[in-house]
Amino acid sequence: MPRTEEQNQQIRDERQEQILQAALKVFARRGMAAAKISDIASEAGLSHGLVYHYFKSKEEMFTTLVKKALQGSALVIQYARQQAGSPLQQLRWMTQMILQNIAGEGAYLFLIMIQAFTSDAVPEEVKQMMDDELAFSAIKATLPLIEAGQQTGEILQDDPEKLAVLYYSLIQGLAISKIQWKDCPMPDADMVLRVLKARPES
Amino acid sequence: MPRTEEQNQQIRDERQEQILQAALKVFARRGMAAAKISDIASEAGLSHGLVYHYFKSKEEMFTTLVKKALQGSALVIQYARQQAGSPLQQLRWMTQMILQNIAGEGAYLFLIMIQAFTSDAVPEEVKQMMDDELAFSAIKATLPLIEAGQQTGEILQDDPEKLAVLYYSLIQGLAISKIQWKDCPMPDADMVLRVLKARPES
DNA sequence: TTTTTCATTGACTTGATATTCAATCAAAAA
DNA sequence: TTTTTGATTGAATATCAAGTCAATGAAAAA
Repeated sequence: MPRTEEQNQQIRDERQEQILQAALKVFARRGMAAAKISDIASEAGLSHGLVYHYFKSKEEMFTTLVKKALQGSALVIQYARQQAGSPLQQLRWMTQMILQNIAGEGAYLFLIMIQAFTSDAVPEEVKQMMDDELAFSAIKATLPLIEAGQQTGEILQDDPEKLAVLYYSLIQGLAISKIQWKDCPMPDADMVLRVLKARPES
Repeated sequence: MPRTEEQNQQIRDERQEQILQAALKVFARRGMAAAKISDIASEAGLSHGLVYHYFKSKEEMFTTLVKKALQGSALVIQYARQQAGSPLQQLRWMTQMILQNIAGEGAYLFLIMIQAFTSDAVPEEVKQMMDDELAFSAIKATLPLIEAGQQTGEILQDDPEKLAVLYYSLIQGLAISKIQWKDCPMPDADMVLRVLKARPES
């Protein structure tokens, strides 16, 4: 008779991913509010009706992307803390991962996160997530790393929270710069870490 | 008979400013596309009809704000270059001005600029401005300052453009952080300038 | 008090887009 | 080839907000 359940599942997985990728680009470029379902559909190369076969609403799509971004950032920090080496070396590894990410398609996810953080025009569920502990989990999760680095003297003696804000501000800012100016000269990890290091070489 | 032309002019000036201030807040919080005229009107405490008495459209309002922001940033750089002292001292002065601005209402203007730079859902005229030389005028205008600082050895020997990107990324990032987290610990100017300095005094 | 001139209001029109759903299509097994 | 199932489509609907405009209000001079 028709396709097996297995085949259908595969089609569905592919379509869902295809739609999410398209939504990511469109949301990043136009913002959640200005993004039209028809934009997303045509970016994905299918009809707008099909989008609703896979997602309940525009809000659900956006929320899904925010969750993915949050998971991703949590993962990077987790891996960083599993790396061998001093706290500063772990931070360097993490920074390299992030910069590499920003250089590619990853910058879109940063824009989504920035929208989630700064815009009121975002689904209620996203606002909730941003208010909850999740919101600053990246900063919070990085604090132990910074504090450990201060112990070893590799990192500047200053309020760790302030340092974390400085660090993530720079990262976010770089993601934005990368998007506004495709060929902007990007710094390397050690350049970024100058805001944290006790005694930058050079 | 009725009011003098002078009186009317004053009323008009006040209203226009009042509406622009309201629009600034609403645009910053919700984004140009999601901002409703009725939001702006009620934020300003007047009817939506009146908004159209003063501005042709939502787009015109947004464009006006972007122009203001561009003028403002050009001014700060100009003033900085007129300050007494070494290039680094001029940069410090400029950074202090900017940080002070971000701490107050100024952060809203940064969000507007970020939207102007990164979003497609923006009036055509704004896109034009961003493409034209204006776009990176802040970076371009800062290059001479950085190069002069490299001459004196105060500033890191590296691609000046890369350094400028680093610096403005950090500034933009801080503006965002300030908005997402009202009480986030903010660094001082010297902390920010660590990304540029040849030898940070730790 | 009356008159004139604008600022101001809000009901109304218009256009756009999110969302729904009945109809169609396509693959595979019989 | 026929049948079945679920993916896929796009016309139709509902909603919502931008922008218009005729009517109102308020101040000041006569």
